[in-house]
Amino acid sequence: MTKITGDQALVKKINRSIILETIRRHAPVSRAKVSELTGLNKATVSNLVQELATHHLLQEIGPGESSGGRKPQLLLFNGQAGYAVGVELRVNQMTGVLTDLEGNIAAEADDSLAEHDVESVTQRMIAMIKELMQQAPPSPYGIIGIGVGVPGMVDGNGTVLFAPNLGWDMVPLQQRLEEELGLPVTIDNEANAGAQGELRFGAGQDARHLLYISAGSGIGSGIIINGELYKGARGYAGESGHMSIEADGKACSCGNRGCWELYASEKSYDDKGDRLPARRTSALIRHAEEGHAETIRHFQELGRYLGIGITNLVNGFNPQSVIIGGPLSDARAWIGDTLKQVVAERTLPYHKELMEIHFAELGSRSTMIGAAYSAISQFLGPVRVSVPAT
Amino acid sequence: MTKITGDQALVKKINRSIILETIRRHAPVSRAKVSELTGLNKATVSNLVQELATHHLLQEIGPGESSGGRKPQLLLFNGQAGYAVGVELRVNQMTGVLTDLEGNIAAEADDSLAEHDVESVTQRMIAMIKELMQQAPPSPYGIIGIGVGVPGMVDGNGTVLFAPNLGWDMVPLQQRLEEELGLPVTIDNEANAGAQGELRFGAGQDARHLLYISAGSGIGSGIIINGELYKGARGYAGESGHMSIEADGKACSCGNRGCWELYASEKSYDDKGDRLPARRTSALIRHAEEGHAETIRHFQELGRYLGIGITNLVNGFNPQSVIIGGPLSDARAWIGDTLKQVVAERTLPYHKELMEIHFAELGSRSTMIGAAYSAISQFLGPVRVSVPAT
DNA sequence: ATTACTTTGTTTAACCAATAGACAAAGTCC
DNA sequence: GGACTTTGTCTATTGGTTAAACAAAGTAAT
Repeated sequence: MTKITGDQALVKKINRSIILETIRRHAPVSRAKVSELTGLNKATVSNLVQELATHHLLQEIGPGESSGGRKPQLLLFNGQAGYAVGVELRVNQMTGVLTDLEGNIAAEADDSLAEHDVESVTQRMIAMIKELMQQAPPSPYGIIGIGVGVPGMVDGNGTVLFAPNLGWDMVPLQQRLEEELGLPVTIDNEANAGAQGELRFGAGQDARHLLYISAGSGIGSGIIINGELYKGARGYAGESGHMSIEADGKACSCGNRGCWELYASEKSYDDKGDRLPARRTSALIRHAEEGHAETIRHFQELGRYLGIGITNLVNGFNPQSVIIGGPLSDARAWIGDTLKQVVAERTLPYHKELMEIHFAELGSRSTMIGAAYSAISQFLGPVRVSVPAT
Repeated sequence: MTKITGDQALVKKINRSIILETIRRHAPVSRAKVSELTGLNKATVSNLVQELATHHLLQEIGPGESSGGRKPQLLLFNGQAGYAVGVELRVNQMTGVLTDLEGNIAAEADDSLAEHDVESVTQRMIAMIKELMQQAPPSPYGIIGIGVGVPGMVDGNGTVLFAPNLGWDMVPLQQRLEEELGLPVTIDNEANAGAQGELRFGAGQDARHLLYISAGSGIGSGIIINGELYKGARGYAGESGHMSIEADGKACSCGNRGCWELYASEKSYDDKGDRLPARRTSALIRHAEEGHAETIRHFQELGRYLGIGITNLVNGFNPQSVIIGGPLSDARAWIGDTLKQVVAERTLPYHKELMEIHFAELGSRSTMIGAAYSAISQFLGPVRVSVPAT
């Protein structure tokens, strides 16, 4: 825990952050308007804007319409002041993006993975990152950092503690990548990264409290509280896939019984033996589109179980909105209705009114973009101040 | 949302809060030590200490032991600068305490409730509060506020939205009490208040992320994140009792099925028909003490279900510690072992290492004291600043 | 065109909290 | 008694925000 006290540097940091954020959200906007929106003095805004502009984080794009007086000089956040790389590591595949500071994708790359040994995966990841870095347009800051989303639990030092699907155990990925690349690296759980992606650039931009459910080969969740990712005491909050929804149900490899993800993720395909015509979600979606009854029935059942688990989380968390991402969100047409109906039926009355359920807006890119945002966030250095009641 | 910007007043507020908190935690302590602990300059500490002392919030209690130089002047938080009233409203009973600013109990009161109509309960509550207020010793600030914990959902304005066991619906309790008493009033869910009580004055004083489970006629939970109560988007987070642990289990009055509290609260007694010798926890504990086999077996089963639900919450939240309170915590001798064993078996491997399960230290007073703390907290005006990574 | 009024953004002087460092006070230890 | 430590205060400085004056650049009506 950093020892943090109040001094003028902190004040400046806070105000700079407020101004940058205000301009990002209301762009294009004048200094006068920023002053009005934030409550900061005009002089303060002018000073900090100038400072931010000399650091290339803001741009003046010329005069706007007059409202009966001098024309305003409009300001824009300079999203192209630097670029970040975001990588998502999956079981069979690795995908990456190069984004600007506003999450716009400038380049993409992917690579299939046959083997999962730490060394070869790390090598290929480094190669992919370098490839993406080379595609960055010239900019004042260049590559400002790298974010990686992995399917497993990650501690505060960016060490992958446990990634069952990769067979990884205690892999100091952040340290390794930082040594090789000489840039700041952040490692996050895949669902946590996805939550950040949707929060900042996707379906959750207005939410302070958000729940992101990543449904795929398992289920993970990313919890956003007060606009910030909640990681828990040791960094591994969000393992909601191992919430038991059948107290004495099927045994799970985790040691628990009746885990949610046994019923509401791709793991549910295993129980159906040969009754399902395929084992991969993409293939099953095609069968569903062709009207295969058993497949459609299975998706509905899966949607029902998803709804049961989401209900549990909603009753506990009272989030503003729930966003469903991950590979299974591609089957939204087949699971969405049942899911929403189950949540509506089972959730406590008061939640119904003001809670929204969405599917991921960034689609399969939520995690990559969210991972990139972790790097951006570190670079821009957000500051949050809360004064609970006055 | 308050428009908050950085200025010198904020800086001062932050530092004053830091100093007060430091002295509260390390008392008795010298100015020099506070400076060292907080990183603030000695002069800053001296100035703010003087200001706080003239406001009667600090006291100098004379010199301490020298460590090879001038003797330190030891400082104490003046817990008797004011008093707060905390009330817990239960189904059959209403209890209240008068506490000083450190949560020490100065007076207690209770009243049994036969009827639950809003008017008579409110009247009796006001009478009890006034009675407690009169017992407050003379102090610089007198009664600084009143906190109430209720068995139901509460919104941000202190309106009781829904309290099934009281038959209450949309009762603007805070408004009513403030009008009658002319003092700041905070209304909280019973579990939320309990969580705050244990966090500040009980078993959770070192935790930043804490989960409080209140098990009684139902199950509620209070979630502490980053040292602050998390209330959710609309103020009713923590309804974990209605987490389904049997997807197609018993129907619950809430509309859901297989709700945790049907299996792990006093509601579980109803299923046992005549096999249990009593219907009240206090009576059952006596029977268990006398060796009644069926009762003991039931408590074990209840403990097992408690463990199953706690496992779910722990996997999702990754709290530092879990505290179990409410009437059922009196049966800790009969449910504790099973509970802890179930959690150890079913929780994800990494949680086991660093998570603690405790029973409430304040016993049946957690909620009252926590409610009082809500008032104290408002009075002292805590400020939290976070700078996520530098 | 001229004048009055608006709006935007900058400049100036004042303010104020934290700070470093000097210093005074009060102690220890040899 | 002298050298050294520790505690707490005092003083001058720093560096941020701010209010208010001001300059710049526009509109609108006469």
